[in-house]
Amino acid sequence: MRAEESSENNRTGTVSIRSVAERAGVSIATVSRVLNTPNKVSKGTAERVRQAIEELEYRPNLFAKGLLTKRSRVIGVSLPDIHGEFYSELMCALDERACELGYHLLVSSNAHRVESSPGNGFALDLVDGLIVMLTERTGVDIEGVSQLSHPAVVIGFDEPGLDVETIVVDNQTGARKAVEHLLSQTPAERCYFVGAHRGNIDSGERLEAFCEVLRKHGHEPTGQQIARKEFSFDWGWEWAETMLDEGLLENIAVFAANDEIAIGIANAARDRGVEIPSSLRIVGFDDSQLCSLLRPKLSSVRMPVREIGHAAIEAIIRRIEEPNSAPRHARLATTFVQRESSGITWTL
Amino acid sequence: MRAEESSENNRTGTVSIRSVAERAGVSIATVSRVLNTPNKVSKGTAERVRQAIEELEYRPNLFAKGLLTKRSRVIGVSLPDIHGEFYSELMCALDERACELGYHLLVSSNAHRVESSPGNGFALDLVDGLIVMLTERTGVDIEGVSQLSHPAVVIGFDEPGLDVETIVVDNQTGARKAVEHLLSQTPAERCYFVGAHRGNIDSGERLEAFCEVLRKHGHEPTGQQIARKEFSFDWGWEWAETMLDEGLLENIAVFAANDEIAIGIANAARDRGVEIPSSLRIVGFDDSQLCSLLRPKLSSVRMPVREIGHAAIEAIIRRIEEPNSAPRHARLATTFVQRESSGITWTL
DNA sequence: CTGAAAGCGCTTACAG
DNA sequence: CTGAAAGCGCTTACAG
Repeated sequence: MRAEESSENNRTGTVSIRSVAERAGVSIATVSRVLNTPNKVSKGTAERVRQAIEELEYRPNLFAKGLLTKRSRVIGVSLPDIHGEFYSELMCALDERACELGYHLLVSSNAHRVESSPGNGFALDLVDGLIVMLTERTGVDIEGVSQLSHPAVVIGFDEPGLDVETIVVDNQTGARKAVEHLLSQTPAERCYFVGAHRGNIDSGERLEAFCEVLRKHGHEPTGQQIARKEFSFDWGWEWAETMLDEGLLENIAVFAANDEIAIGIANAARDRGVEIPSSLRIVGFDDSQLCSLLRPKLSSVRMPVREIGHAAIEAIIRRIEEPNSAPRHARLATTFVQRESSGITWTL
Repeated sequence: MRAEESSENNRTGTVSIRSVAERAGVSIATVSRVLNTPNKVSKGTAERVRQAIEELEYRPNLFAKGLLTKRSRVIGVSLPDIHGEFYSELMCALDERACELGYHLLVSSNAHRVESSPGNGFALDLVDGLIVMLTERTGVDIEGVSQLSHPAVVIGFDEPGLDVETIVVDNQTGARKAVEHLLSQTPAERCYFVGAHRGNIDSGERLEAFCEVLRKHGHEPTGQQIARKEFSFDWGWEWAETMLDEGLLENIAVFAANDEIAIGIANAARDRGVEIPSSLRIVGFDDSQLCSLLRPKLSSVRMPVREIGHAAIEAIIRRIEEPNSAPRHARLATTFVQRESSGITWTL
């Protein structure tokens, strides 16, 4: 225990706040203040401390800090999937805004399912709040989220008395515009909806809009006009093949519940010589980058993906900082984007 | 201070290990053991503790735990970008394996650039290790990574004496196969390379392979045969438009440095009546899902994206658990996948 | 197998 | 403006 023995390396071998304090000749409280409330420290002292921090390359231990402040500046993001155009863009938007506001993202494709993986729920307690995207109306998930001990924001699901902040998209207005557009040139009985499975919220709302517009035009949609399976290229292809085999993929219009389904249908049609849009008119959903890559370019309904991502980050940070404020409920618009795949007049 | 006063809620209002200990009538050390080293606790005690944990819905505070163990089971992932087919698939693969092994992912599109955002570096100290993907040969980044205090794995860059675990792809073998294929039916002087900017590592290696094969066939590639800008649909389109304006986009073969560039070129060609593959033969790179969506289907070079992601997770966990083991250097193969866009014989 | 005690590295009233 | 001290919620030798 010699007096000049420096403790720059304590017994764990890391540079701690104590090392900095010793080198700067102050108490650890002062070092902490320089970092957290610099205006409470005199300029001279602060300068010496900063220099010591720099020389020692000191970085505060975030576990110790989090233990006291209960904050990590990390936001948990739970998505049903990470794949595909939509989620990829959503992740970008989330990351962008989070980064701007000094937060980091902890991502998981199914973190809210407690039973799924061994380490699950493990890191969840490290986050300041949770953004959860829901696509199924199982009802189970949403309850789990609202009973979470953390601040939370739900994307994709809303319900009247829900005590959770929510962000949803108005599928119906965009979808109605798209179907009206198809009906303007194709008789209602020749219009088809190809969507995801029954439980999917978005697909369901898009289907509702489809049926509603057909009814408004005096036609009750038949079961044959509605096909549901999944949001995939393969499903679009499969559906189109079946229709082709039955000789039905001509002089019709299709409203697909997303762009991938639409492209599957379009490719099957082209491979079998059905012309788009003269014989098959088609509209997708999401307005992903794929739309402009397809030939002819795909008409679609624009999802405000970036807006959703930005709004979600802003919402969760608000809830983290004001946990007792009343949860808000945002609804973002969708808009029909007409391109070539539905454009040309269909003639009887 | 009444004896029966329960401290299920301590002054912070949370259920702590102390609450559990009191309810189960044991010490906090025993509660900790039940959670971490259950075999050191008698069955009966353990059962009582578990019941108390369940009744109180106790969840250990991960900040306190991390302060002691220095582990969070969180892996940091730093990518140059999150967008696009490649990164989307990579993220999936990373998340999948991490989840299987009980880890979570902290994602950031530029976390290793210290100067970029305010909260940067903030959460980095919460992770057990870092996976960094590099695409530029600036040399700056790689040094930063190797001097990191955390275990790290680098994707996309390797160098002889590097003291960091690395995972790279063998661009050259797949690229050579692709170019050989083009040369088998198109004269070397009519072959073109369209890639990303000079600094990009992958684009550079693919270009090298292109030049090498042309030379092997007795032709020194001219500056005109090589165009470089960025990995984008728009750049492909722009290049093709210029070639079209000069009347050069006929009877040629193009090796594009990724699928998006290839599709941009293909679309421009089609819109201006150039037939693929009879007049323009084209090969992309990455073998993304887009290849099969395009008509004609796009030939490409397969990147082992899932393998990269899985290998990266396994590597970083190995480094976390055995920090002193020698860093390994993996190199994964690429393979040429022939499809329609390069298939038909070109005739003079 | 169990408990008392020390301590991880910080923040924050509380005095001065 | 500054420091001594208490304490955040855990884990882990150390005794017993």
